[in-house]
Amino acid sequence: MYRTHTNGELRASDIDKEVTLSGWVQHVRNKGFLVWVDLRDRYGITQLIFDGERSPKELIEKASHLGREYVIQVKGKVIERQSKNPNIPTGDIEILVSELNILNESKTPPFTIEDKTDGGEELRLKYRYLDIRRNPIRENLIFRHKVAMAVRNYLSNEDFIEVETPYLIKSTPEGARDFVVPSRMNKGQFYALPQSPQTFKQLLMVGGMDKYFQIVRCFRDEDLRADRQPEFTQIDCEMAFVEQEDVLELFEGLLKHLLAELKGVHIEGNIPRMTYDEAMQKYGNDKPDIRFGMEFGELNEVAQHKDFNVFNQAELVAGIAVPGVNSYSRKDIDKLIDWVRRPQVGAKGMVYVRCNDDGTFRSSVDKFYDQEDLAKWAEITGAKPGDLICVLSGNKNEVRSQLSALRMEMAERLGLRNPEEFAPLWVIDFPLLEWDEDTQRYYAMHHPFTAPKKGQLELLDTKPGEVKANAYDLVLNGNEIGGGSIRIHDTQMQDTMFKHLGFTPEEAKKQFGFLLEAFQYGAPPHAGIAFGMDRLTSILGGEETIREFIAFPKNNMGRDLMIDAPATIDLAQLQELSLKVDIKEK
RNA sequence: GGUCUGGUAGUUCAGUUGGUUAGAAUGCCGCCCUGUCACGGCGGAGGUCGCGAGUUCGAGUCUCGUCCAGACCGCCA
Repeated sequence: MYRTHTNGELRASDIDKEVTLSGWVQHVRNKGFLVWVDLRDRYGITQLIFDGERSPKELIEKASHLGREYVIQVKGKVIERQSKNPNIPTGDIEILVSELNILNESKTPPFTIEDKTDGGEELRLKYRYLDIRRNPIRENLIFRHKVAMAVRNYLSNEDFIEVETPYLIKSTPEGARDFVVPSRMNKGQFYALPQSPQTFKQLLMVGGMDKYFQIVRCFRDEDLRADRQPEFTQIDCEMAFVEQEDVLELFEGLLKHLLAELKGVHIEGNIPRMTYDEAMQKYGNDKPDIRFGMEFGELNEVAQHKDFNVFNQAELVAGIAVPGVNSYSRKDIDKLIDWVRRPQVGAKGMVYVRCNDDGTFRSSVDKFYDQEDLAKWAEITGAKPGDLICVLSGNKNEVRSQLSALRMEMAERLGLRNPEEFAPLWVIDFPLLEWDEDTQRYYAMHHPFTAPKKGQLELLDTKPGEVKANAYDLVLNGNEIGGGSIRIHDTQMQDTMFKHLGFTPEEAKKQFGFLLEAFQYGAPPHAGIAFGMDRLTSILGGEETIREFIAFPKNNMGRDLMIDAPATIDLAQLQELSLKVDIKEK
């Protein structure tokens, strides 16, 4: 038997017990006559003691030469410590060791296995198995397990059935780039890895599975970010015989359940709802962070028709009142203007108004606007004395996205994005279609199976960009954590949609014939939603990067630094797959 | 595809207008230490300054290229 107890288990009540413990050597403290070894496992740390008076000399010698991360087994007696350590649960006791077995030696690890490691990101990914020995990563993985368990419990209690869907499926041109997998038996043909089990879950509804969910890996061959991995996990759900209201209620219940179970946070009442149009107007963003204010004020009416041409020519003039920063010096503001002018933000400039503590205003455009004008600006943006109003102007969509970036930046600087505060929000009534400049056509904003809102079908022919969909996103602290829609369950409607998306009937049949066919056999009305589990877990866990919650993540080039993937394959493998590699040199 | 930041000891970093033998902390090794728990003290080893070319009497430092890493924009139905 390797162990009778874990290293987080023993207490003062266990004193005098003979125990066997196993684990990793965290640290050796050699005081000459006394040698202490911190023995670590998943459960905690227990201090071992080798004592000149009570232990044989050879044992002390052996103990003093243990290296970090050696795997050892010890037998000994639980004794009371002479000086206790209140910082750890096992701090009242130590083990007087009588037998020490080295189960495995270890090279000195390239970084310290401590909460605050000295290891950089790259090293930690390369030696991820060592990183996982650290408390923060281990706790994150355990936290993720708890999220998954809470999801399964909640949905299972609501009669949802977890069904597995295939990973080797068919490529579709819509949406993200597919990862493809060559087929050996079907030469020249490829599977695609699913971006989501979308069509399968709809087919499960046709199959009468009523309430389906799956915690499922999905794949998208797009560039990575701190919160985006090429393979990621979704909590994928679909229900039949439901309306939008049913879905929103059930899944806001899920979020509330998770917040209560995992964070002890209880959300009173319903999660607020906001239309897409309102979100764009007030926050310039379809996933607004509503933990703080700084809502946009549209200033066209009060700022135009003066002599300031920049504003007069703008489609939109909008500002936000940044609380409490009228103390920004000219230099601070110049820096902020540089910040909004960076290509990543892209504003051409910024007008500011200092709201003085005495109620007067001082702006960068005093030449064109008097105190009365500026007072109107303050009223519209909700600025109070002490605030700084930042105003951007230009193309409507650009101003909104720039001002949104500024709003987030200022919230970050002012510490308004408290990770322990949770502000969920439903964003509803998304547009059905989205215009793409590059290809000069409309694309489905959500996906091509999303149903338009009732009575809007006629608009499809005249003003397709204005058609609203029965689509909804669940937003948490400025992050889209889930999204879904009412699906089209009617073949004719689906045909109409494909037509507007520029699919010929032949293309539609080739891509989605199986679904269209299935819809002819009694498809029930259905709807669904999917949550990004990595992101949801990281937000609940209070961290920014989802990598911290993934056991073996990829770096931002999509590489696994530990196993060094992707990699080339043998010529024989290529030939078997009827593939030729042809890399074009620049 | 683009913008920005970085690459110096095992690790995290400092390194001035280009100028002697490239430093610190930590880790590692050795010795000392009877209550440590971020132990302490003394000593030691440890460097292709990412790689390549160029400018120069002289390059960690300047220039160009390249590779790697990170953040962001595009992209992500």
